[in-house]
Amino acid sequence: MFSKACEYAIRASIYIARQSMTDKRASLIDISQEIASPVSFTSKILQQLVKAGIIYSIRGQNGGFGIDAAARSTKTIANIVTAIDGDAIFIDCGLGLKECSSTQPCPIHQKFIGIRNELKLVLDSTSIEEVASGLKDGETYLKR
Amino acid sequence: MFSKACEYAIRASIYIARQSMTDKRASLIDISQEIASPVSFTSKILQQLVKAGIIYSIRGQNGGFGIDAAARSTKTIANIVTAIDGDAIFIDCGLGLKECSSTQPCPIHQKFIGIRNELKLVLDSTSIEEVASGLKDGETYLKR
DNA sequence: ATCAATTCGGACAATATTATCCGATTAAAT
DNA sequence: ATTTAATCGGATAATATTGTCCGAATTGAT
Ligand code: SF4
Ligand code: SF4
Repeated sequence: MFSKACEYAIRASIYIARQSMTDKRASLIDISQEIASPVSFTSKILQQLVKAGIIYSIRGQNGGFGIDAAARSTKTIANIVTAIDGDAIFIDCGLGLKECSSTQPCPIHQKFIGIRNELKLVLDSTSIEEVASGLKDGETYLKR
Repeated sequence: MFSKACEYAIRASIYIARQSMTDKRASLIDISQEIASPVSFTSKILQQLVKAGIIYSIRGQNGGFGIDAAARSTKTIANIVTAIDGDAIFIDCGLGLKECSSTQPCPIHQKFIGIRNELKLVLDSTSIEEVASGLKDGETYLKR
């Protein structure tokens, strides 16, 4: 459904949020350890998230990554997905047919659009904080 | 959502079905022309569909591909997806988190499982024939 | 029997995605 | 100032996906 990069981005964001909630900063090493992802690749992805304004980074000693309280509650899983994978999954026809023409749609168009919209709705309405605080003692859930 | 190969497979199956419904056989050249896909790549995909028992092929002059009436009505879009992409999309957690544990699920588990199940339901309950016959004069819908 | 039209199968090539490496930069601690 | 711990950014490599090529096999038509 999502790219590997996007999955790492989601997992990393959740871990970083959990750390930030207790004012701890997350280092790249910690993050890739906790979410079971390749270190250098994760680095690139975190940079993208920083550029997208979803997380922040601080360089130098005692640096690391964090998500401030505002971003935790306003940024959603959908924001992460869009930042990494773009919005194709929210827009493209799943069947790979020609772009949706609502004037003469294919037979399963209504069902399909329904699923796509529901997916968007769920990801749009799920803040990073919501997922992070719901995962009580479950860091292991962030691994594969 | 699906791989390119899978999208071609779906489009090709629909076109072949439409041809078979009027007892015409579809050649590789015709198919890739009609669904706007690379010829040789499409060839590989059609071979997979043949092996999966979704379409049949006949070699030699006046050969080509077809889908018999039984397969048209019993084989579903889900069958095509599974044949080409496997069933990861029906099974894996979309967030890329650890495999779903219903004992201690993540906060959005219920919503997510709902979407996944609905997707499976739709694709499972949509026969190739249903889509093919719904696309009346819309071959162009099979292109990109 | 030969030819032409077709699928099949294997090897190969191009591209995209995933992943690694390393020097540059930044900032705190000593 | 120097050292140390960290992110940043660019080049490179490995792998997966997508796409091409071509000869072999099959079948119908001449
Ligand atoms: S009409 Fe059918 S093929 Fe087109 S976007 Fe909608 S579901 Fe996809
Ligand atoms: S519990 Fe959450 S993370 Fe796990 S499979 Fe369900 S939706 Fe995905």
